[in-house]
Amino acid sequence: MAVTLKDIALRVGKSVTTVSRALHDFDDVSPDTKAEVRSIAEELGYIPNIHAQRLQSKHTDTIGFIMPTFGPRFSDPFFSEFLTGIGNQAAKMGFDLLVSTRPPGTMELQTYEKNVRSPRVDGFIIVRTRQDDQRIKFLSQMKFPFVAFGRMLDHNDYAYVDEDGEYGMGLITSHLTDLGHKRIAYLDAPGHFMFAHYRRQGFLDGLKENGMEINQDLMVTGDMTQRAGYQLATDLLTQESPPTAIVACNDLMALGAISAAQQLGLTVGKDVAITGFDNIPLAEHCHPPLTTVHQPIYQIGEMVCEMLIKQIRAESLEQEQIILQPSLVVRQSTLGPINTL
Amino acid sequence: MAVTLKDIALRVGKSVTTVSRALHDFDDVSPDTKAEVRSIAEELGYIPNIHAQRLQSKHTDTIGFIMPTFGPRFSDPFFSEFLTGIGNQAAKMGFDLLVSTRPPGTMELQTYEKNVRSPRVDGFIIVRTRQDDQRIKFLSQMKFPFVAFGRMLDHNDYAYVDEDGEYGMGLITSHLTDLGHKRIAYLDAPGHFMFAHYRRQGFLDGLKENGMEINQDLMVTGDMTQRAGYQLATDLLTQESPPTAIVACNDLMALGAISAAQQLGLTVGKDVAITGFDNIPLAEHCHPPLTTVHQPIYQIGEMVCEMLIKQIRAESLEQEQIILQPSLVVRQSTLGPINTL
DNA sequence: ATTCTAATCCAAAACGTTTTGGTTTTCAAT
DNA sequence: ATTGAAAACCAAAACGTTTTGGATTAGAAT
Repeated sequence: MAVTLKDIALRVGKSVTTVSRALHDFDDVSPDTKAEVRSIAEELGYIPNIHAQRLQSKHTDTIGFIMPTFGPRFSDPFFSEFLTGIGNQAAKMGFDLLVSTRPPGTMELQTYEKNVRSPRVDGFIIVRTRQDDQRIKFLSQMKFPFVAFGRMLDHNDYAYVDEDGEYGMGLITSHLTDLGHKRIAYLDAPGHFMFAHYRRQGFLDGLKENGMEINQDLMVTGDMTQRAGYQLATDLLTQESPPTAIVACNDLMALGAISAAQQLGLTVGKDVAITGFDNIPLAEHCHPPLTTVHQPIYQIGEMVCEMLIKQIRAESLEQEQIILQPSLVVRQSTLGPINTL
Repeated sequence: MAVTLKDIALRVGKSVTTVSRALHDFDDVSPDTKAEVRSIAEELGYIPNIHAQRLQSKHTDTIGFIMPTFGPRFSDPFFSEFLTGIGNQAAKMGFDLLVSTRPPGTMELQTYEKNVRSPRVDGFIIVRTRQDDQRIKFLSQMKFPFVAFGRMLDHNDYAYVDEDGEYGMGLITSHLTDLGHKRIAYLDAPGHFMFAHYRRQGFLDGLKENGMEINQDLMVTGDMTQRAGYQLATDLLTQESPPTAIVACNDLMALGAISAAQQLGLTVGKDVAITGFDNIPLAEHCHPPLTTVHQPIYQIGEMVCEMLIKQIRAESLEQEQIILQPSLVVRQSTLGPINTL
């Protein structure tokens, strides 16, 4: 069926060794032979058998990405953009990308283990770090290469890229207090997500710095979906003394909150200010456009992938740990009346 | 390093052959030996070397999915949901999923070729079929297994799942004409996408059936993003005699159109009706909620994946070609005034 | 003529598995 | 005692590549 080194060797009248070395441009093969081998390889349409190569060479030139998915109806713009970043960078550097989808938990960890031991991939990209992150613990302990998007509190001797969520949420808080908001609600994500931890911290610190009290009744938690944002915001806005601003810890929940406010007849930006975090593409073209904090998700995907591949190739990384300063994007969801066109 | 069959064989005092056959439950190994081999394999933490297996067995137990991405800032809820469907089903059936990201074009086709010839995967899932689809032509010609989400016009002797876009768009058109709309605009996707073809056809036929003229000025084309929907709808709604309804061929453009209408001070559902197609999760929780056509994207991902794996395993498919009837989801973007709470 | 060096080349081993084509052993039937 | 069949086992080949550790040849230097 497929063309092998042997076929080429037969045609050229040289050994398999020589053919292999010719194709790899070793210098103990004469220029003439190299040329001939290459032309015949081309002619026969030779493509190396990747499993033979991998069996021999002990590495897979593949990186693994296990997407933590929740429920079947899983849809998060974050992931398609991040995946595109990883995928393009991997291709650029000659690596394959093996993707699995697993809800966080035991099965997820087993998948890591199987892929490490097989060995199916050379390294992993980990996303949305968690408190007491089993994935990171496992891979660290196995000394298996990985790069994470996200820090951890206790255990930080690994390569990562992260955004400074504390700082970003500080920008949001200052922006809102500058506008005079006193009652600010917060749509939190489940506590075990590190990103939620930092963002929440930034919010709380921001309030304190601006001399405001923290009102526990206005701190609520959802599962990061638009649906959750809608639900939580509805509850908040229908209580007797509703907040004048709602800070969501991600854009999706913020979009849900916008719908909820509008459903209640409120004008977002005037009657209530709403902010997000991430700056997903949807944030710009919703109505009103969403004030949020920009995270370069695609670039982070590229960076993380590049760092991982360099680590696999045992090249030194200039920077093992990168924290990006996000920037505030002010749009109409926190400005004056918008129906003035 | 890693535990091999040889290690187990040494421990058990049997040959590598016997160990291999014991682990595969062949019946020419005694029950006692099987038990012993298994317990020692367990004890040593044996995991087969996947490359040796694949080199030997000639199949990869991996399916390929090459995501057609546009630009870096690529974000489409369709893909995260579809990918989750494929990923979960593949895992359930013991297959790996190799994902690449490529903008449609030459590089994309080369990626297919390389993966076929390496051979890196056992089959492909193809998504968003196109007129004169090079991917399908190539794989058909190579007799390489694949299943597509989408039909083609000319060449239809392959396995696919598709939604009946014509029918779905017919539902939309009837719904709008029932509501009395006379000037209906259409936000089309680029003509080479088959799904765009069927949906457009459904729209045009629907108009005709309801005795309406087709106004070419109201047919405009965008790149399926929210941004495009926003732009196109703004243009449409600011012309001297604007449409009373805008039909978008996908939800993302519809969401953009909603923003555009609202930016212009219009109340969507009252001043202008807007519809989408896909029923992405965002459609339910935007404001106003979007009238659209439901496509079970996650399930289609699962189905397509299962069909592909069955095809690879040379099991017979009950149905090689499946066309799903979508259903209309009427929400407030095509109803009366909504700010009435 | 001999030795040395550099330029080419290659047989065989190795990677870890599965499969092929057996062999050996045991025991019942003749 | 001999035959046959069934049960249990295994050496070697095969998959296609890379690497190891040389071998061969030609030409230059002695």
